[in-house]
Amino acid sequence: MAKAPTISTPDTRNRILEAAVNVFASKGYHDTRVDDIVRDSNTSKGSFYFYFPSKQDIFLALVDTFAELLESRLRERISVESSGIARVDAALRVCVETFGQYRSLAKIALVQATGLGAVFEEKRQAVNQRFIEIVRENLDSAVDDNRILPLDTEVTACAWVGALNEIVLRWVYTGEPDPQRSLPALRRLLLSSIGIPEERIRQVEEN
Amino acid sequence: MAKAPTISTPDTRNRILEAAVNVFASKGYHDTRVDDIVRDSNTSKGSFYFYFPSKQDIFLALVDTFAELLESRLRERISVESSGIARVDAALRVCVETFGQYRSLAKIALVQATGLGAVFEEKRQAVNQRFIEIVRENLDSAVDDNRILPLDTEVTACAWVGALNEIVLRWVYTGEPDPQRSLPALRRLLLSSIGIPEERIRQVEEN
DNA sequence: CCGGGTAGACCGACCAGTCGGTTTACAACA
DNA sequence: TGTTGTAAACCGACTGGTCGGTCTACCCGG
Repeated sequence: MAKAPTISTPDTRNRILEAAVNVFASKGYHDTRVDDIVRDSNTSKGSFYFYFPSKQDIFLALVDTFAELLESRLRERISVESSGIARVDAALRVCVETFGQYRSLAKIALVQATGLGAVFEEKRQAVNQRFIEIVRENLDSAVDDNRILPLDTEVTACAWVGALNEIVLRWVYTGEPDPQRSLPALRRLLLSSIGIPEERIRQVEEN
Repeated sequence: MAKAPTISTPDTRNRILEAAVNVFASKGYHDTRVDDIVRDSNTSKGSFYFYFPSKQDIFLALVDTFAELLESRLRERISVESSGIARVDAALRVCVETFGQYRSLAKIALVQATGLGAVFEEKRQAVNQRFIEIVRENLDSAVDDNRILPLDTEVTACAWVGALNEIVLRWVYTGEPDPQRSLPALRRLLLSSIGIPEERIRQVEEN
């Protein structure tokens, strides 16, 4: 978690959060006992329930934290780029950077938040949708400005997010291949997929 | 489940399997009680444990069943196509067809099998890897034969599977957009992404 | 001495899996 | 055809361990 935005809370709260991230990431939601988090954080069940209403609540909060962080970083960095191609590049870099920085949180948000039943599914679906939306907005505006040929932006956005997801997922599990390493290939793939011509891609590749 | 391939097994066993598919698909693994399956199948706990060693076991068996079915159909249909482009098209069609035919099983394999902790993760990862492998084999051979320009086939295969995954996932949840409908867009996207020129794609689109 | 914070013993709902028993299917024999 | 033996199939009440969450007691700074 590095630096939670909440300030001036007693240290205990942060210790609990940090422990929760680690345990959830390594064992998954259901195999994590509240007592595990308590033990790892050197606190007590009393403290846990003083700061957080429930196990489910702290879990969802972590997912939210990560999604918000990633989304705000994305929007921020995308907005300063003028060309669509540069935006794709910037977005990929933000993702790689953020996932790398918060690998455990990423695992929670991408993996552990799946397949947990109704309440969680809804959240997960919503989060994913937000990112698909970001991609779609940008694709739509590119189409509108005739910067790319018309295409099904909904399907494309979905596919892009899915592709990135899978790459990050494999890395989260196996540690290989490093997203940093796959970034060029992925960038080329995504740009090609919407018909960006070879020579423009080369331009980007030479930064 | 439509028609399970197993013949001559007592009816009870199939009723349990069918109920398990439905309940797991709608409630997820952890929120499914063995008693739910028993009730839906009009059998008894005794019968359940007569046919299946455990709840976990029947779940993993379902995932396996689906993965094997899809894989065999894929290999079969791919092998009869000679051109790489036709293979991509055939593979996508098989996926759409199979996912459509076994929507509940698909949901179990793609969604419910995620985020359930170590045992399940391993399985899920392995299954996914098998499909990435299929894609990669085909991409590799295309590169070897100079049918496409050299590229990072590992990343590409991952991205393709991820993209398809996401599209199917959305459909499984929301029912929209129908994969049948997204198929053309996805086909175009995937082919473009590895540099297949516009006119060749058009050819495929006219069947 | 008040109240925010911490501690950890305890409670009780929940549910996978068990177990002793019943029913059914059918073969073997008279 | 009736009887009996037996094994597979089936049934569902019950149990035992497991946690999420609660509760009471305590500690300590202001």
